[in-house]
Amino acid sequence: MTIFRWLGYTLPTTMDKADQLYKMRHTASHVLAQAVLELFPEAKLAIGPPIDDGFYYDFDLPRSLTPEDLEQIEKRMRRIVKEDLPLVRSEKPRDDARTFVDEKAQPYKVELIDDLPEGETISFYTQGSFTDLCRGPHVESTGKIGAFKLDKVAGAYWRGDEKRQQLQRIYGILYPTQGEVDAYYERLEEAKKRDHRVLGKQLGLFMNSPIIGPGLPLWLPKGATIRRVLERYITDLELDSGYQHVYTPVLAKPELYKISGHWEHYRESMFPVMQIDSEEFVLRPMNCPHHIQIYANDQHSYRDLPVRIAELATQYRYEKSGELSGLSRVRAMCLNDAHIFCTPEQVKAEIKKVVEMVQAAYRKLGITDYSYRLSLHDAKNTEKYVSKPGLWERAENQLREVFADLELPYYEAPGEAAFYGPKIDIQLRNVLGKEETVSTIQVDWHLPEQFKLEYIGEDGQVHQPVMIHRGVISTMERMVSYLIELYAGAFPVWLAPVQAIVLPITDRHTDYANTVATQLKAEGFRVEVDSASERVGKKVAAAESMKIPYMLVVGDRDAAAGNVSVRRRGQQDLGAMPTGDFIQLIKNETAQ
RNA sequence: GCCCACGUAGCUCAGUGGUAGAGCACUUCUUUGGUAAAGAAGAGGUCAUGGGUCCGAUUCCCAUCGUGGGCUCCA
Repeated sequence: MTIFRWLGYTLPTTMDKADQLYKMRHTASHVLAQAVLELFPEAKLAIGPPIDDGFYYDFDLPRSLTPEDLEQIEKRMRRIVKEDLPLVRSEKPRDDARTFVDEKAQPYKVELIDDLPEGETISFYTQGSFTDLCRGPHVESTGKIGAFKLDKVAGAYWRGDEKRQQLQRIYGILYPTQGEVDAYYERLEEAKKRDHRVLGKQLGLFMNSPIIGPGLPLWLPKGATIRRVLERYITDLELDSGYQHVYTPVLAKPELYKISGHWEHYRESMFPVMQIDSEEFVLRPMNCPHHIQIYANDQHSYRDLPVRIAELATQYRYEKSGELSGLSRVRAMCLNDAHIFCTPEQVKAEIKKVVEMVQAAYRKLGITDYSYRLSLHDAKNTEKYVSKPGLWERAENQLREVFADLELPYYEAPGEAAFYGPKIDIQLRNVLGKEETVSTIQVDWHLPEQFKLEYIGEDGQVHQPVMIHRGVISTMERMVSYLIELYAGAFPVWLAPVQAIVLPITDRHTDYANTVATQLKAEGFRVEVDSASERVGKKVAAAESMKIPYMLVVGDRDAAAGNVSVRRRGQQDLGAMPTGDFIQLIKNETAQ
């Protein structure tokens, strides 16, 4: 998996400890800690690992750091680098180690030592007057850490636990040479240009309004067009694959979620109860209970299974304000959702079909860079997960078998399951390198039991079906945000909000331009005419910046011959052709 | 939600303790020009909102709202 794949760069996400870059970054974090300690002698040190692109160190400090502090710290670091202090490793018995850090008034280090397993070697690294608890390895001296720049300060919880002390984390960027550090910032600038929030504004795809609320995006006509095209595509694919599409309301009584378990395990992600007369309602955070009601509306024979109920379903989740981001993390989202009700014997085959549907959809969408994650439960976390030990193992093993059968590479992620069952998550990285779950397939033995779902088996007895929850192209919000970045706004013709724009050369060609547009619209294409009294050069520039796939320049020559002069986005003039030929060309392109 | 930063015209951004500027976009006029931006004029801002300090605040302070980067969480 790479971060800046679209820009032609490859960066390691996991560095080898023996790696020189790992050592440089690790040593740099020690240099940072030394510098901070010199400027703030009362600083308490937490941890400071190397990461992609650089390093960080967490500190507990008496006051908030300012950007000016960062400059001072960086200056101090450069002095330490100049001094070229050798790093010396030493080992101490546990008691000595504990006393040592305790005397230095470093409570976080004491906690770290106390948590080290029995028998573990406890090592320290010393440079000049600074010594830090550390496993290593490091470069030989502080002069050998390469080129770096302190990047930013951020809050971070001690041990990643939001209930514990919040620390100040200083991030640094580090590469062997200054040129590579500069290149990092250039990549960041480039990535920003294809950030879906930037392009969403520039291309008029979506907006937010402060008086509507954060995390509640509005789809503008062009963005709505992309969404509609996707929705039609996936709906047709599902109808062809034996799914039945339904519509269900976004509200429900809390009772529904008390039965499902959302009330107990998912409530902090739900908007609070609204009360009217003597009744209570909540906005749904998921659609499964609604679809379950539809399944339960009829009696089912094993002959009917699997029943596949699908919906482009809007759901509402209360995400913490700081978690919201553009279109990729929102509070109102429309999920390409479906629930498959099947017999235990059918589960594996159904999951395979879903995986294949995901693969087909990704091929169509041009998504090639993704990985499979098997998201498992954490038996210790009873707050997050329903407690049904046998069912978890059964479902998790079924998913492992599917991976084995399909020979798909995957990795396991404990603690990432849904509260009711394990998931196959399909992970993508956005343009800034942030990993996101997009498609997901979940096996669920829990909800059928909670809602006492049944079917009549071949034996005439009542049996309980298994549920598969799945989102193939994810939420419209997240998928579109991803596609904007994947294509840098230059969508393939079938997805482009405007597929062609007709550019009359002078005002007297506007009528002919409208005729051409009408012909294309009659064939079902999305076409606009730029009838401004401007030069073609300017109209071409405008169309290019809106990333419209085809520009059709029309003047006297074209009008006389019934032609259009075709220009393809990002290319030069492709020459004139009869309008009918162009229609055939664009038809061929969108038919794939 | 927490930590830090930011919020100036429709957009991108300058700027200042003495009530504001550029480019693009917009409107009008001239131009009718064959593939990435013709010329001129004009209009457009309670400097996010609400308090406070000050003779005077867009500028300094506080709060609120929003945005961005982290943390936590997640489709």
